[in-house]
Amino acid sequence: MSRPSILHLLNQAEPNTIVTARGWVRTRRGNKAVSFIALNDGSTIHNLQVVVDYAKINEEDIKAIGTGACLKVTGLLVESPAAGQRVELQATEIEIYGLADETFPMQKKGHTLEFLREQAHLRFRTNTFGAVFRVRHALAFAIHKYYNDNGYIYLHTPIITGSDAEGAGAMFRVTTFEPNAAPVTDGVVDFSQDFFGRSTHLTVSGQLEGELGAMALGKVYTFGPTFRAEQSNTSRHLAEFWMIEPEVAFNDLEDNMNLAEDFLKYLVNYALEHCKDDLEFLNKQYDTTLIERLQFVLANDFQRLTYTEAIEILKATKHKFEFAVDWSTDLQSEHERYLVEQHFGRPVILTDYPKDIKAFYMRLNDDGKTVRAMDVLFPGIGEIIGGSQREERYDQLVARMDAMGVPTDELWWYLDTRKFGTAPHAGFGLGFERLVLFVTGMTNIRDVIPFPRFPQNASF
RNA sequence: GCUUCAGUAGCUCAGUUGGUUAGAGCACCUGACUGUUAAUCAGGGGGUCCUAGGUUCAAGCCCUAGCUGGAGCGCCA
Repeated sequence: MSRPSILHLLNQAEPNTIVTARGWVRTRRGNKAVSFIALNDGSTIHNLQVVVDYAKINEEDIKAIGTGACLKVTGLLVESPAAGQRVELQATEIEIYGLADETFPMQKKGHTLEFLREQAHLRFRTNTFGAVFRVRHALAFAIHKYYNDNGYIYLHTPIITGSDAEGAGAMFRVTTFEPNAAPVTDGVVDFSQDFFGRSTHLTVSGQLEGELGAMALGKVYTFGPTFRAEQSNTSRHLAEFWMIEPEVAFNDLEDNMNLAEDFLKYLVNYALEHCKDDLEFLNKQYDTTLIERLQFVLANDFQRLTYTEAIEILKATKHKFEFAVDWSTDLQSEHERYLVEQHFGRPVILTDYPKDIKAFYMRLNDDGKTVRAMDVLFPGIGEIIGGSQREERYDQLVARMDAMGVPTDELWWYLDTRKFGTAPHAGFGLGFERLVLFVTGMTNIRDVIPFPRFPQNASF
């Protein structure tokens, strides 16, 4: 049975027809003769105005309806005589699915995002979170559409991983042992008796497995949950987040940058085209420069430069930094922000970092000092993408692993791709929530994922 | 983990130099209004001033510790 959404009723349905709408009450107001109910079903940021004439419906029957109640309303859809909406629904029958009393936490006015975070189970019912999660959905869909339309294969890499040396941060252990009853051999927990017969963890990246796929399927991407057990307590980090990782055979760093820029612009454009109402709401409510900023990103090339060139710019500026600028150390947030927000005033792609501050799998440049790494830096977000051309040469890769203490025996399967038909290839990781942050203009990453996981918190 | 700011009604906040019975708006209840747009207007009920300890004749306000939350930093996506 087809059930018209409020989005459909507001924008497309023919006036002067009998329709039924279902949704949750945002407000009810009125006088002795008539009540106006703003009804929302999540299909759009806009509400359907239901008009209740007490000549047709007994006032006593709807007296208990307040913000938060869920209703089924049948009536005549008419052109609205008042400003504010194209059509409205003149109710002839109201069925109450569920009332909400005055303890319902989502009120008509003034909630802080911090309060709503503590009410994550109900915050979907606010305009803000409705908008944010519709945009999040649209972006997730657009990611699959982009790669599908460009001939990529969606590869499902494992969430539980046997390797604990992926080089991307602290990991959560996966075990079926009870904390105080793990079998111990020679004073050490014996994971050979555990579920998988070995030590296992939640993945911190699908990249290494993605490379295996790319070395046969050509163009692949992953899009899935990722876990980091870092004590990161910031508005840009989560312990559980979603990451998109394309990996492409025969791509070099230049191709990788082109892909990253084209991909990000496609996603921003998709949101502007498909989430207009929600973005306009966020633009009005939180950040009046949001839409302008999104359009600016579409209209301008990302600034590309090497790490070494960036260091020179930072050393030459009169701008005072808290931390010293020094070749061979990673840039501080304040340095990245200066480059993106002040010096260039646009997204920046930094490349060719010193090898010692980057991961083992990045391809060594001919200078022997830098690697083919790239970071895409966005205003207000910082690093939104991290990627590289991968080291495809077996001997160089093993040498880097040895130098950095990465166990070659454990990653034998990874090294096999370099032994058998190796090829140049490149890829990157895009933090999905950081993308959603940028597109929605939200400022805390905990507000763009339905149920955020972060240190000391796994509520809901 | 480090630095810093905050915690007062269900929610958003005010509360002066430490001084009588802690205030407002929204929400809720009652009433007014025949078309409202987070409606408006009048009235009413509603408080563990985060917790514990301390200073003082007197603490929402000052001090100490803890708890919770925000922002910034590091790690990164």
